[in-house]
Order: sequence, then C-alpha cells, then structure tokens
Amino acid sequence: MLKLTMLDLAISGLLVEGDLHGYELKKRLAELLGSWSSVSFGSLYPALRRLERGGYVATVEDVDAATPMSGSLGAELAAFRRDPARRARASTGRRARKVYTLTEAGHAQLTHDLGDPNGDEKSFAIRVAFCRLLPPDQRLELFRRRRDLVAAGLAGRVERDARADQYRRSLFEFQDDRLHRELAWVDQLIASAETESPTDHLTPGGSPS
Amino acid sequence: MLKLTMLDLAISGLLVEGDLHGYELKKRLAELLGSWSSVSFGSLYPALRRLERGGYVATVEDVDAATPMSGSLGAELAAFRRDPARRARASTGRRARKVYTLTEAGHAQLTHDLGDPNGDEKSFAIRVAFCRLLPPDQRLELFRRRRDLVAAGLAGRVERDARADQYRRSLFEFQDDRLHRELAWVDQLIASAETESPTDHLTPGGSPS
DNA sequence: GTCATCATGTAAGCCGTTACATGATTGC
DNA sequence: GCAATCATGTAACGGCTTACATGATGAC
Repeated sequence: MLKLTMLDLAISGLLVEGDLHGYELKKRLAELLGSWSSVSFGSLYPALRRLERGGYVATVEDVDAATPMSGSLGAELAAFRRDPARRARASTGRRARKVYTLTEAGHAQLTHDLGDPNGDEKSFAIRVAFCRLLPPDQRLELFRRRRDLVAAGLAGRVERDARADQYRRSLFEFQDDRLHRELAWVDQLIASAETESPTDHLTPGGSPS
Repeated sequence: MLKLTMLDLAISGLLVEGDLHGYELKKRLAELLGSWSSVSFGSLYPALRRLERGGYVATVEDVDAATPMSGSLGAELAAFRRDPARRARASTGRRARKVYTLTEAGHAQLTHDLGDPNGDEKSFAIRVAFCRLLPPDQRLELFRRRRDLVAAGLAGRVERDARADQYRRSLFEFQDDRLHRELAWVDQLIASAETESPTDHLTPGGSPS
C-alpha cells in the first residue's frame, strides 16, 4: 500500500487505456507531460519494476507481431498497416518487448491516489488528465482543493516587488498572471464538474438565470 | 567547481543582495519561489553547508542585535524600529544565528552558472530573477535559449488530443495557452534586453514599423 | 502553561538523473 | 560500415522530503 509517485500515477493512468510496453509508454508519457519533462529510461524501468513488485502492474505476453490485433493496441495497428517498414520489422525478429497491464489492485490504488487529499500538488496536471476515473464528487473535491491552494498562493503574494529590478518585476507579474489564469481555469473545471455532480452544489435560493 | 543546484542558485542570488541567516533566507526563498515551493530546513541547511564546504559562502559574525545597523540588513532594521517586540527580543538573548555571506568565488560561480547554456531549464525563473548580474549579451542569450525551447515545446504539441475526454482536452488547452503566454513573455524580455545590449540585434535593412 | 515564532540542525529513505551496457534492424 | 530507431535494463550518485531533536522567548 505504498503511495504512488507522480510517475507511477502517469504510468498507471496510461495503462488504464490499454496495455503498453516500456518504450511506447515513454513516448506516451512525453506527449502527456510535455516533451521536456523527459522521463528517462533510468526512471521509467525502475518505476515499472517497482509497480510490478507491488502487484500494481503485471507483464503479459507480447501479442503484437504474432497476433497483431489486441485490445487497445488498435492505434498501433493502424500505423502498422500503413507503414511498410513496420510490417517488415514485425515479420522478422524484434527484440522481445515486455508488455505491461494494470492489475485490479493497481486500478484501485490509482483511483485512490487520484482522489487523495494528501497527494502531491505537483501532480495536479496528471490528476486532471485521469480525473474521469474518479467519482464525480471526488473530482469536484480535487478541483476545489486546487482552487483553494491557488487562491492562497495568490493571497500570499503581497508587497514583494520592493527593491526588484525590471526583470524580476516582470517575472513576478508573469507568475501572478499565471496564477490568475490557473484560478480561472480551475473555476471552469469546477463549473464543468458541478453540472455532472448531483450533490454538493445545491445553493438554495439561488439565482435562476 | 561543482554545479550549483536550483536551490544553490537562489541562495547565492539572495546573498548578493546582503548577508542573511538561514531562517531569514528561508522566508526570502519562499517569497521568491512562491510560497508553495516550500524550501524546508532539511534542504536549506544542508545546502548552506555544502556551499560553505565548497567555499562559495562563509559565515560571518552576527552583527544584528549587538550592532543593529549593518549593510543590507537595513530592511530588517526598519521593522526593528517599528516593532517593539523585536526590540525586546534583541535586547535580551536570542539563539545564536549564523549569518552567511557570499564569497568572491561564490559570486563568480553564480554569474557563471546563471549564464551556463547547459544549466537546468527548471531554474529559468531563478535565473531571470538574478539576470541583472549577467552581462547584457549573456542575458540576451539566456532569453533566446529559453525562447527556442518554449517554441520547440509548442511545435512538439501536435495531434495529441485524439481519444481525450473533456478534462484532458481542457488541460491540454490550458498548457498550450501557458506555453504561448510564456513565449510572449520571453519575447518581451528579449526586446527589453535588446535595447540594453549594444551588439547582436543590428538587423540591417530592417522594417521601420 | 502552552502555543507560536525564532533558530539551527541531523538521519533515513527514496526517487530521479546520468552514464553505461547490450543488441537487432533499417536506411544511407 | 555507420548512424538512428527500437528495446530493456543496471549502477552510482546526489539531493530533496520527512521526521526528529533542541531550546529560548513572548503572547494569551
């Protein structure tokens, strides 16, 4: 029952959408987290082994190349059909790939950690990326907590630009703007989530508009 | 000649503006990096010791409380005069404070690492905060490198929102917007730096707006 | 009398980064 | 032949986080 890292969270989340091998996982992580978060193999593979040891993921047989069609590897198959190079590679030998799948325990841990109020705030983006896995009320809570945090961050930013040169003032302005935009974004997320959550926003005597 | 960490960079930069003790340093770091980057003592003090071992900082006598006025502790003194509580604390005993000062080697290393092209991109904000310490051309280079990186990050973000739910799409949009805004900001910084850099922007035959 | 603030540290653990090692295949 | 891509790992190192330890003082 160890706590999932940011990386673990991302891996587990991606595996929900389908079984993947390490190399492909790295590419998906890059496009999910942005290309410059560069998850290296040196952290990816140990993370996978960690998750495997914990029983959160398991390796399955590599069905691709032998039986190309399989579950969520459909996208890969499309490219497979279009690209002659891939076909060639598959027919001849390719280095053995270890394909990972998320276990039930892994799925449970993922949904638990996604909604964990004590979770790392740096993983908020990842949590949003997979928040559809959460029940509506927990999703709403996730957004609300973030909102409060960002608002607090904004409130804490007072009278700091005395004795700051132009560059630092520009930096502070930029960061303030960032926080304001994030606040607006989270508010939008909250609004979006509220329409899907039956409870928790029954402000009685409200304004009909 | 070890490479300064993000934290080392921030510490050194703050010490340029005046000698400080650890506790005060932590507060300054919080307002510089944002309150939720929470530099804890568990990382601050080891970092200070590291810097001291390397000869980048040195401890000096705590002039405050004995001789309240001293160099860059002026701001503290102002509060000191206004606040009776502080006066009382200072006159009676207070736990011994270790006041750190930046050595010449530390200053040299700081300006070197601020302009280092191989430096960590995550420390860009800190670099900007102290970029006035750089010669104009290196400052401009710093901004330009960032610009290229952000632009590359934007270029790398293509066709990723297939099979994404509303929340993830919203996240991607938000992150895209962030990148665009950062690009605009960095462009502004570049423009600002160009007016101060004599060389390097002599685009001949230019457009007179 | 107890809590918050000021003030400085140590120790364990863990995760990520970097560099190294291996090996097949495709394209130039 | 050489580089690039695919593919999976190991080993060392270092820094950050968390928790713990200590101790004075002022406010309620």
